[in-house]
Amino acid sequence: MEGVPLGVRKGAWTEEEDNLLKKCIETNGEGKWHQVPFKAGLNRCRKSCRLRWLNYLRPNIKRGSFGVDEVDLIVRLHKLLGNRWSLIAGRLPGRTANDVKNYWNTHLQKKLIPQIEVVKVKTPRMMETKAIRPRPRTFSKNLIWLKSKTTAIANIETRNNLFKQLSPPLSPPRDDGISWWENMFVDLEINKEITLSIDGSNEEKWHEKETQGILAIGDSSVQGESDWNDIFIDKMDLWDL
DNA sequence: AAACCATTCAACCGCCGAACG
DNA sequence: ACGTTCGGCGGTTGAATGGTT
Repeated sequence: MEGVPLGVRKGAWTEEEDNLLKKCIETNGEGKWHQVPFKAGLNRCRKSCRLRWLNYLRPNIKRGSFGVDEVDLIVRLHKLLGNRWSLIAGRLPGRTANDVKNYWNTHLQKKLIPQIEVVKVKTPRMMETKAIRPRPRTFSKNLIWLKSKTTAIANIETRNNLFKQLSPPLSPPRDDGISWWENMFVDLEINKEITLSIDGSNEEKWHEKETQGILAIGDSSVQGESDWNDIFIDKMDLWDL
């Protein structure tokens, strides 16, 4: 267990504490959280300081209720990623992981879980939703496509050829911000088909590969103000090597 | 007006992986 | 190789607030 120094203040932050923390980070920048309480003259633990800054004091934090498009995005991303709140929040400018998590727990979970239950009763196994659970944060050095460039390129070429055979040309992306995601889900299904037809691997294997491939990239940009555009551009670049 | 209940959300806790000595 | 420290994450808690009886 990580030791929290005795006598450290807990609970709600006062305006004075907020000002001290803000000043400290404005002068010293983010990071080095273990030094922040000392530098700011705060009787708080590093985690408390970090959390207060990230969830409340940081500039450009959007407060207030979530918009329809934001909610839509949360639902879609949650379907894809599961409870990866920091990743989901990275797609919502000005929203924090804590905000998204709270919103999900208070507003969406109640609404969506009953629907999911109904769907489960009605539909067979093939319709089940599987959230991709990435092994987060870093690339694995053992990833095949990092180990062997030639193998990866060969696989991609095979995929591209099969892709042409299997699928009609995709309709051009619309700019409404939603269909973009719909297309992505479609792509995942197509990729799944292709992968299965290439090596005959089972569903679990596919999820494992897809998860490591896509989401290791996603997680690599989580720190700070992550930009998900980069993630998916990276992903596309990968397949277009 | 008061008591009770439900909801919201800021903050804490424990765990994990990376970095470093 | 191992132990320690740090940053970061998701799950959970509980105080504050709002609504209902």
